[in-house]
Amino acid sequence: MSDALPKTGPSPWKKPSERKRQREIKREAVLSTAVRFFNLKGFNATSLDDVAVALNVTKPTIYHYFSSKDEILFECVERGLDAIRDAARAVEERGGTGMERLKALMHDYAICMTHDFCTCVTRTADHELSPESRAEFRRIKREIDQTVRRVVQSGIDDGTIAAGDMLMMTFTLTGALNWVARWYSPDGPRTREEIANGVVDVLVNGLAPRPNAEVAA
Amino acid sequence: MSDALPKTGPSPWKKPSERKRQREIKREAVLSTAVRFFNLKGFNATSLDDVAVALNVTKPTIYHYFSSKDEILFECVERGLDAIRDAARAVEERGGTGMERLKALMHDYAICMTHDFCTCVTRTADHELSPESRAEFRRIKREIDQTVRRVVQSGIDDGTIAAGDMLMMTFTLTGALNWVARWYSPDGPRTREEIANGVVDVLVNGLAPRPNAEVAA
DNA sequence: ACCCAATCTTACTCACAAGTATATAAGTTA
DNA sequence: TAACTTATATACTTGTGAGTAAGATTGGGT
Repeated sequence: MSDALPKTGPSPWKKPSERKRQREIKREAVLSTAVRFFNLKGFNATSLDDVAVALNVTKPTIYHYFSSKDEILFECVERGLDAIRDAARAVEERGGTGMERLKALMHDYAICMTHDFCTCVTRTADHELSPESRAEFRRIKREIDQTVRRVVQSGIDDGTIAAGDMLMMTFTLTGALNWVARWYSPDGPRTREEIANGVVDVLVNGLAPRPNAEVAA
Repeated sequence: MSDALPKTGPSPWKKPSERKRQREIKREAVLSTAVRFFNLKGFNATSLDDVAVALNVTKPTIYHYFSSKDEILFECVERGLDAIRDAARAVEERGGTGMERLKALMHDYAICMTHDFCTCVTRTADHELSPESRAEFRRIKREIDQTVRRVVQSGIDDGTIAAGDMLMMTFTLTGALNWVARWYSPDGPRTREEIANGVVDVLVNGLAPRPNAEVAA
């Protein structure tokens, strides 16, 4: 503010912090390109040459940002799992009945599944990861699973969710949600929002007709 | 019956038909071994040497029974899809309300998903197949999908299934069922039958409590 | 006695993809 | 200006796995 020169335009010389940011941007570009290939062709069938060419660089450049192909895959699934975990955690904070919170959780989970990193999670089997990555992978998945269970339990406790076999409920529910990643297409006739609401509706109300009650909104 | 000699034991010389059968048995052994590797390690990560060693033979022996690795994969998913399609077709034949038939369909579908060839179907993305195989793969999947829709529609028509968005209903339903392949384990605490009934129950009744009606059995 | 077909082996080829060694250009710091 | 760092390229090594060529064995058919 005090004696700064008037700006005449951006300097071609970047600050160190800016250089660091450039590096981060490029790193992210590798991940978002790689994950699209992984989802399209599978991890094993994707070569880093594919990714490099798509980014207009050569393979050694990628190794300048990542130490191995495994590291790239792991960072992809990590981003996907983090998104789901964050959504699940956020729901636990908020108020409302158990059913309200479960609906919010399922909705946000479904939205996540329409994005590349989460799609990658559903397509990645743990044997594809290194032992250390695999442990972390399972840890986060377990954390998500437990959050879902706590929310379902809170709904059973306050009477807004039907009591039943916890394992069958959560696996059926997460199965239907995970599968969204398999059939959602941005070119399809439905928006993410419509899909999320649609899946939640089926899972909440089931396929049987409800004779009278229209059930809590 | 007329002047057959009394049997003294099986002859070491096999009839031509028996030799053909031996070949079929060996062919099936390759498939069932291969599919277990595919499910365990993924198609690309499985080498035919792995499969050969597990069968106590060498790789060229496998090529004596199959012309390529792709052919092996295709026959695996074909067996899986055929099982589901047959289950779906059988349900269309039988009587009962739409809901009764849909429940039977979901039940049998879930049972299928606990077997290796169907597990392979859910783990196989169509880009892994050759163009011709892929066309067949999609054709059978479409046929199954249409059978499911017809059954759901018949239930909506006779009032035993709640009207709703057909696409959301069928995708949510098949998603939950397909995911069974991902978490079922023969070593787990639940039998196939328990799992099939459990998933059907959640999908039919949903997670919301049903104030009064206990719904058609 | 000889041949033929099926089955299976040993020993290979070939292509591809992960990862590396090394060079170079540009900017940064002393 | 010399030395260092960052970002990139070219050209390589290496391992692996699909698929093949050629031969051995076996047993049934003529």
